[in-house]
Amino acid sequence: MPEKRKITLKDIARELNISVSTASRALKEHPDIADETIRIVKAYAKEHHYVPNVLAVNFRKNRTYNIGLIVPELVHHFFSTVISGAIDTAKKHGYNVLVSQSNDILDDEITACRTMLASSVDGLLISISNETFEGEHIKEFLAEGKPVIQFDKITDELETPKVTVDDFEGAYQAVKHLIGQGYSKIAHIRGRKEVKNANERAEGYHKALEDHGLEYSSDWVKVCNMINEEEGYQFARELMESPNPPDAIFCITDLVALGVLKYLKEAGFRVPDQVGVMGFSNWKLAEIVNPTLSSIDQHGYEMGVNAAKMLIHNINNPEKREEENLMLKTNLIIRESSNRKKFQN
Amino acid sequence: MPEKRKITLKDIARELNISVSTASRALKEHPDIADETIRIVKAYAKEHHYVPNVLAVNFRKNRTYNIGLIVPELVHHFFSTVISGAIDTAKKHGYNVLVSQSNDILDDEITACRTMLASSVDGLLISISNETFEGEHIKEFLAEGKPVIQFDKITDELETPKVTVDDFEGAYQAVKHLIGQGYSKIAHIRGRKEVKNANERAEGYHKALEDHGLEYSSDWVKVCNMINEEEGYQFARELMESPNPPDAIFCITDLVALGVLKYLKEAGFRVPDQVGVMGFSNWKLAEIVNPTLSSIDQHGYEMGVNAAKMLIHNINNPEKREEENLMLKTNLIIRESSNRKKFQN
DNA sequence: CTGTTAGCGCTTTCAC
DNA sequence: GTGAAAGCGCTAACAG
Repeated sequence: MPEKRKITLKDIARELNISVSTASRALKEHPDIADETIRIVKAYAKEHHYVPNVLAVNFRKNRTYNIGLIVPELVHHFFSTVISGAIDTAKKHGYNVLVSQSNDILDDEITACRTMLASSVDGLLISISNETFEGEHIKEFLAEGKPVIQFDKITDELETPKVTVDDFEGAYQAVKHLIGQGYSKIAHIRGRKEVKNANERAEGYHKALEDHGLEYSSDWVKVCNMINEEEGYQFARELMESPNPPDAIFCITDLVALGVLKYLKEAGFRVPDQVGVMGFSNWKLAEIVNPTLSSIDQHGYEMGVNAAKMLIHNINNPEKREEENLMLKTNLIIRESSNRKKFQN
Repeated sequence: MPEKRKITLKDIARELNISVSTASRALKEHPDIADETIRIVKAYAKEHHYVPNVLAVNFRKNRTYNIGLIVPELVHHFFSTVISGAIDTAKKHGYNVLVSQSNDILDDEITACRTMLASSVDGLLISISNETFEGEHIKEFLAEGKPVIQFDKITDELETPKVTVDDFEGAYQAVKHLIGQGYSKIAHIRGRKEVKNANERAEGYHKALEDHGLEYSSDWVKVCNMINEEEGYQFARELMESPNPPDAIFCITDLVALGVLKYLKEAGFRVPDQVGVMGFSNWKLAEIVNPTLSSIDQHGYEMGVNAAKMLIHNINNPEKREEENLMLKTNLIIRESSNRKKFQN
């Protein structure tokens, strides 16, 4: 393995009997420099595999071309989709992405932010943890003039552009669809009240019931804490064993719906005939379960793409930064679990 | 938002009437420096929120405390598990992780490597694409003295430590289990012949048949190209419609097994009574499908942890680098799809 | 114990 | 067109 010492501008300058500054400018095709000089320098650089020392350039320019990306969980279909979109986009613009996860723990998120700030990313993409409200650690970025974009799980406490999915509308469409399928006693297993998405979805649910003049009962709304399969199972049992059981359950997320389906199957309820089930997020699992699960697609990849685009725009244009929020449309995916009337939508 | 200009060592030195080097050393509690000086400097630094300029430090030390991580696919349960382990470990050691994906396309992998090399990561963790054989782009890291660790999908063309799972043994155990369940005509839907893992698994399959004196037929071995659900479906059909159909199918991965299950269900075969099915990788979906899928757990998180540990060790100890490979044990997970005798193992 | 000095590799005025 | 020189912020060898 030939330990090739890297050559520097100085080496080029010395060998070619020019100054370092001329060499530097020649490589950038600076208009001042004679074409001939440019040619010669470039040729020499190429021949000797000159590669600028990025560390030096970054230092000089006070830029790293790295952006930070923090999500609650990495092993998560939706978030990995977002990350994928963000990385692909960043790459296209010459940026690398530093990825970290908070595990939905505030302290971990703070640590992750600090490390990223310390390692001098040029900007930050973040989907906050369930425990984040003030977000002082995120304000540190803004204080240093580094742009931040929030996505998916956001807080209005922070004045940054946000990329979200239209949770309200998604939930509304989901419930409207259930109503269209003839369900009339629709329950909702929702997320924590401190979490914005959860509230939006709950409101969409409400509005849909209201607009269609359907019965609403607070007994039919269950609040998840962990948002996992077990909770779905438990709440489904509570709902179905109650004196006034619902005939459809709209879940905050597919994982919860999975638990619901499991309970319904065990308890002998027929899905979708007796009980309709809707998830949210359209994970891979929705296609795999039996019966397949109707859900709302959140276009994670596009979310990643758009968030990264906005961030990079704001990094590159400190003067006219994009301040607008972006709300992506959702997509209703009808599968077996809610398709009682058996026709394709 | 107070635009706080960052203070530098120079500022501290000037204000405290000491030299920059003294300030620098005091902050590091250099033994040469008087306790009193250290106290004063630290106090001042703290009061004025001194933060060292990482870009300058990196430049000086020629280190970034960033490591690169390249996988074929990000939206992939196994790989995201590995990434999660690697990131958590890196964080613990003060490193950040730059993540990128190759989409199993050689050119993308080369680009990803180049960008990472250019952005001066201190080392690289990589699981190569299906199209990578020589890996010249990876050798560029080694040529610059930057350590590389390969994991999961590896090639022996590159002289780097490797962290893998014992594919041979995993496959052997899987097939042995099938045999123990009374299956005797066991087919294998395998991966490409150029891919090492695929070969290891195929050999484990062979060896298990051989050791138990079971019939082997090349008709029972199908070679996947895309390794997806559709191929599983198609090959299952081919196998079951052939003159001498198998009574069990061992699949290169859970996704393929999913297609197999789907075909078997449609064609009316009872699983596991008539036909046993084994996957590999133990994705989330294995617990979700119906019947649940027996599989081999590859301990992705541990793989990430170990690979990151090795890399960081090798970055920090250029003199005595770890050269050994690490092969993690797999775990047989028995679920419904192969559990014909209905007892727990 | 502390200061002086040199320098990492590059960019960018400012001269000529 | 080109060069000289300064400096980004920090570290470390050397000197005292």
